[in-house]
Amino acid sequence: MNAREENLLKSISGDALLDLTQRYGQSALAFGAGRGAESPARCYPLAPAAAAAAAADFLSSRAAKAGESGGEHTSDDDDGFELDARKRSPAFHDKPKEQRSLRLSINARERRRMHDLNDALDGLRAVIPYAHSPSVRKLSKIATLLLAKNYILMQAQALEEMRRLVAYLNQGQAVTSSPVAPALAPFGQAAVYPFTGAALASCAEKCAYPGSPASLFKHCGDKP
DNA sequence: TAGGCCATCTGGTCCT
DNA sequence: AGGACCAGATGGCCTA
Repeated sequence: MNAREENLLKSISGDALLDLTQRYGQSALAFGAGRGAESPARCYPLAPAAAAAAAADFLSSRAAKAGESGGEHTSDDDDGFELDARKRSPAFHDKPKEQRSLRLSINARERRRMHDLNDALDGLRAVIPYAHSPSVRKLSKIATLLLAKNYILMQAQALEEMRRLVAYLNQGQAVTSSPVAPALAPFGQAAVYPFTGAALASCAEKCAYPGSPASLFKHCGDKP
């Protein structure tokens, strides 16, 4: 585990940290980071309705914001306000006024796009388990994404294990209600109830695909 | 002071 | 054509 991961772990709240470390050991955070942009949904189909609701939330808030600012135009590009003129290219002032105003408009649009992205990341930070307190530094963007990914994978596995448990209990009920049923093996025996702690890893193996951005791997010890 | 993180600018590409 | 998306460059701020 590198220093960055240690810092990240420090910022994670007790229960979540316990869960991460107990379930997946020291490489819990690295686990998700060590793979590329695989699609967990293929292995862990989560509630599509919830995902759709979240997306709808985002789109409606975005539409509302567009409405507030009068749609496309904001004060930034209306008057050519320069947020960071230090970063203007030297050629900027050589261009005709029409091109300059077009450039400013594009800049403003890009700025809004990035703000939307940051808003979405804030929303993500708000729902993943780590210490939300003024004394704790906000999760970085990459840490937010990696932690969120691991959190989703853990939730999916918990759901799967819950399903197995329910199936097991239902099976037990059916068997014990029969007068000629053989005695059930004790709960937890692999032959009867194969809890699959390694299932997550194997799923990630199946889901992973080559060509992952190298930037993701610098945050974990599980380099390709 | 170096390194990490971030916001912004910019030009290119893709899509509608 | 215009907008969305992307990646590289740049400069500022903060922390170890």
